[in-house]
Amino acid sequence: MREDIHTTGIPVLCASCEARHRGICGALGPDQLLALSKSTMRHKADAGKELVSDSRSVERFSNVLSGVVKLTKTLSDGRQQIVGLQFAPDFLGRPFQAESSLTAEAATEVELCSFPRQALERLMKEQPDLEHRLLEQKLRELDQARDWMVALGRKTAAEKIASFLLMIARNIDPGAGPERRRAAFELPLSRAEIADFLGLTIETVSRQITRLRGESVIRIENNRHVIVDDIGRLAARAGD
Amino acid sequence: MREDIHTTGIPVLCASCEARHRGICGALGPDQLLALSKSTMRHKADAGKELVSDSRSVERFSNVLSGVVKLTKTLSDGRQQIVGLQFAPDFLGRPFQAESSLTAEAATEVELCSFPRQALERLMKEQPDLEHRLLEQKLRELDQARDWMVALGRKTAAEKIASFLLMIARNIDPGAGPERRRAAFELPLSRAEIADFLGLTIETVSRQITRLRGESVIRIENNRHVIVDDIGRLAARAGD
DNA sequence: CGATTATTTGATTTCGGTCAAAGTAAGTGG
DNA sequence: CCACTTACTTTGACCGAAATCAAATAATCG
Repeated sequence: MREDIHTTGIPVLCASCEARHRGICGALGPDQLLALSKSTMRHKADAGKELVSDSRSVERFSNVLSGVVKLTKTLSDGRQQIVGLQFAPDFLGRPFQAESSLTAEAATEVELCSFPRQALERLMKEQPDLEHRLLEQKLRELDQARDWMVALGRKTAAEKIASFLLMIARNIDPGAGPERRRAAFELPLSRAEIADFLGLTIETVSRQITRLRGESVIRIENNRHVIVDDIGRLAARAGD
Repeated sequence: MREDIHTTGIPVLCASCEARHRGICGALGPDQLLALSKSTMRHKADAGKELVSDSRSVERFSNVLSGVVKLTKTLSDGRQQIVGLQFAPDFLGRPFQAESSLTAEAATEVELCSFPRQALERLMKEQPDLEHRLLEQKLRELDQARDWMVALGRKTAAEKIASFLLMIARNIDPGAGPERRRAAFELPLSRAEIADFLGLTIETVSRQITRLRGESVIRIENNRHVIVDDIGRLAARAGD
């Protein structure tokens, strides 16, 4: 009984896994999970670890179980742009041949559950719902990418920073309901990385954060810990 | 025999259709094409015609048969950003509920082949390869969106214009093989639209185009017709 | 605790934006 | 066919937001 998702017969590792609830593994039945889990590897990576190299073809895909992964593109002269951030339980990987290359790197300490590309492709054939979930994940990534295109092309530095903090708050703060007044979280990116995400320089990022702090829209402790007392006030500065 | 794509038993409209060769309809057999063609509408739209409204939920999807469609996002104060351009035989539509809204508009005169959302969703269930094609289309759009994020965030105005002309040349100029020396095409966008695509102003777009013309990297006739004598020279200015 | 790295702050420059005007093209109706 | 309107594009002068250059301060780590 594929449709019936219980914990009976499910691999121990999968039992409490986010990817089985909101991620792509939700498409799989106990027997399929069991089959997949045979070629599955769960592992941690430290912040900064390169997960998917630009050049090398990728032979393993992953689910992000915790932490944040950044997807980066680099121009020949070294200019960088972060083109996506992935949070649990996102799927990490580009099935079929990509027409543009990118690097995936752990932005924070990251927990991954990885499996061979072949295993996924085999399962997709026998369980079309898996491909469906993958499509939905990629559609979500596309929506996000387009939202950031607006920020990159048309928002001011101040608006970019506000939008960024808002996005992080919504993704990281556990159980971030649609409308909640307060939020507090650990920034997953350094100032340099935020700059690479927003198409700014480190200095501009720093100045704008200082400005938000000066207007007490946010409070910051230890450089990385951000507290937003009134999300609405932050959202009002995001520009959309 | 689904795999065997002949013209026998195929609806007349589909027989010579690009979407059946490189688009999503390639996943369908004669019987399925016939079924789909019953609820299919082929129609033209003039440049400027709004195809998919921001607010209204979309009840029809389309294949682009000719022309160029632009996907736009607008901030509350009117600032606009074009987040995608679609050429034949791209699929136009966002299956399943979108988490971000956008407007689709004919950039040039456009020919579409549209069908009800329901018809597509029904067919996807009986023919998983259709969903597979859709996934591949959306992955391509995602790759493109990310390429433009790099341009928007990290390229100079001059590089943005060069990248844009290059992208148009590759998509519009019929039979644009990977490496060809010359290219000539009609710009599908006005200066204002190019500005909205590249996150620039009309004036900057105009000045950069003038500059490229001054350095005879491109020639322009009648404001819209562009001739590139040496694509390599243009590519050298794109920055990647 | 010293060394290294990350962040903030300040002074100055610059690229692209804004404002303004002139040049061009494309209709439209007399 | 031509004046006239309207919309689009180019060009110029000037301005300003963010970049660059430079230094100080704070955090992190062995």
